[in-house]
Amino acid sequence: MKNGVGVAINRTGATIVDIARKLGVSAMTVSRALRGSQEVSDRTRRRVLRCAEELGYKPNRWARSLVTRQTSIIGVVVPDISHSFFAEVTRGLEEVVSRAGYNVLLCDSWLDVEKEKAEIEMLVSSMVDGLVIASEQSETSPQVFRKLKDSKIPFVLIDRFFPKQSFLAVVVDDLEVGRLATEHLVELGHTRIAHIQGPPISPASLRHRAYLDALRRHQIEVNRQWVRKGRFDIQSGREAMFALLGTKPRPTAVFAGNDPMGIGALYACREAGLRVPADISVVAAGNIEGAHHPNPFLTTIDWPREELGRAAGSLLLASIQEGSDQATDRVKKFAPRLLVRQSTAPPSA
Amino acid sequence: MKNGVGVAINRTGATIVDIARKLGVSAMTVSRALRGSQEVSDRTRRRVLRCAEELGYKPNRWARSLVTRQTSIIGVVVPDISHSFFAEVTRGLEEVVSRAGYNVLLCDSWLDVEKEKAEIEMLVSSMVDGLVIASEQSETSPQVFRKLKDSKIPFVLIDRFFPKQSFLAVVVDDLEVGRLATEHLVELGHTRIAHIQGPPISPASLRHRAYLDALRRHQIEVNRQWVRKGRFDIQSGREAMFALLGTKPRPTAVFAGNDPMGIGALYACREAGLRVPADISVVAAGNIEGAHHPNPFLTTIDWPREELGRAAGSLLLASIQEGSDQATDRVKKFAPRLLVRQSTAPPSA
DNA sequence: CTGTTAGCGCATTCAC
DNA sequence: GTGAATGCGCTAACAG
Repeated sequence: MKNGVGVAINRTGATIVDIARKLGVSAMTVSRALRGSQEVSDRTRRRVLRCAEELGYKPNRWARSLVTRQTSIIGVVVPDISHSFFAEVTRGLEEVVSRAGYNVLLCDSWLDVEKEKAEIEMLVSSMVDGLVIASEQSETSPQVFRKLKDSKIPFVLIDRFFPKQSFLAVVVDDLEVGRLATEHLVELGHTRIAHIQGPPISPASLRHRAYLDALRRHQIEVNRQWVRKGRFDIQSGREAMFALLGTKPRPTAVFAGNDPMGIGALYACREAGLRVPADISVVAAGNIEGAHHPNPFLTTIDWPREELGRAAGSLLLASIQEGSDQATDRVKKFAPRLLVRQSTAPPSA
Repeated sequence: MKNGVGVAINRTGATIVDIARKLGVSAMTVSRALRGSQEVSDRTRRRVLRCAEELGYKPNRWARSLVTRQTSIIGVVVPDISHSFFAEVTRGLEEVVSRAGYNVLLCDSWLDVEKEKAEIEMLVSSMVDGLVIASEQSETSPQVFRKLKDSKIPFVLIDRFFPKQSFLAVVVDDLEVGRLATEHLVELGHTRIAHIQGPPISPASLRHRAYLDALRRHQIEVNRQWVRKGRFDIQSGREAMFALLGTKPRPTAVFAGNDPMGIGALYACREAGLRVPADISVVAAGNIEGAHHPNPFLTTIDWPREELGRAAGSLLLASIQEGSDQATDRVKKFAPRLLVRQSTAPPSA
């Protein structure tokens, strides 16, 4: 009963109409003033702002979205937010887009391509202004993204490269990752070098390809038995390592496609009674934060993560501002670096 | 020109009106059919569903929100999504709420209480259906949440306890955390036990209190010099440890309030030329995934994280369904457990 | 500089 | 079972 000007009760909050009535102006004027339009006199604007303050007015962003067709929301889809890589990327992304007035609607696909598709659809029909996706779709299945591109909603792929497609993307130079890891082992003097390969997404494939290239470049035997497939998790790394330990001759060094698989490999070695790096060397990739990091501390390849997220945010914002057509197709690639720790050494024999 | 029934061009997508016109029924009937209302004949419903499919109709959730006053969005505020604890909690949370048809709007406060306040306000004015918050507000400053409670928007606090308040919350039993850590050192035979305390949020305070309680219970000297304050990060843990190493006599064991500070403490020991655990023992809390985990591998206290997130989600959903008034004030508390690894041992002397 | 008209897409309320 | 009228809160387009 404080304000006797007829502000309706039982309302969620004050609206521009409430302010307009109280001030005896039109709703349109209030709307303009609130958005800082130049078409309003300073005096009116001040009155409006003051009244809004008093009434505790908060704009209803969804009502606004309904007419402007913009939501100020960025949809983000990751396979696993609890994986430190995606968590850090998301943080960098959130930093950049929130600074620009956008919010992040986060979806975790749990590595499930179908769930991922559903989430992308949901985000599109939620009219997000842009999308950032780390996809689990096989690199040979760019259909989802071709369709998405048709929808004209700007989107940026993270850590994924689709051959022959021109999507906006922010990636790590995975050929360099594979090269660094493999050549590190070569330089230590290894010649029996195995590889635990990841699932059919570009980081795994490119690292594998670089592994093969590096061996060939150094005229080292490529033994098919020494390439095993994993799923980028600890368990599959462990299994792959056991398989590798069963080959004859046995490799003296292993390049695991990512850190979890590298950790799994270390576990397998320990269980098999082998010392790392005395008996066998292991290098991985990702420099993930791993509580399960066993001893020895894993030699790995590192690359920036928050920085990668920020780059994705910037690229997306640029694409949104340019308008959906302009958006020059671009891929931003980050360089990895080798982190030599304790799981690699020259071959013993 | 495929459909000659006058579907407007230049539209974002088909609307219920489009479907209605095409079928010669009212928009209302379409709306009902789409939502599976029982008040529509089977035949009509089928026709509507089929037509919606053909037109690629997607409901506009914001238009719906405008009238239902529900958004199907859960706002989440964390101090640092790249911290594995919050990342894992968020994952568990997302799992539960997404299954119930909600989406997560994620905000990272970067440990900044002002940014946090702004984000909460933003989420409230975005009419989220509920909030989950891991706050950096000092435990003596529950004002933000008292206000939030007045707003009748259901919210759940994570990993934070505000004395004398009755907010919904999901927490770790931090007194038990402190007890486990301290008694582990006591049982190893230590009597000169130091503590590196965290910032003024409940996990830090409760662990500190439990540390004091445990010492008193075992009639061990409480030396004020042996309690130092940190900020829950590596750097402050390192500094605090240096300070502790400068005291005389020097403690033989340290309980670091969380893992980053514990890791910082290990760094300090190494830099000071001390061996852990031979010269000094370190126990921490959190079992974080830490790439920077130095050797020796940190003995710490562990607790469930995704599970904690799921509990927060369930609690929030229940609160949303009960209606804002009913919401019984409840706190769900999880038990921690000790993980003995390599950074603790009996005192050498 | 300000106001009027119209409508974004949907659901509530009440008729029939 | 179905429909018409009405409004959620806001802004675009145009008129003054």
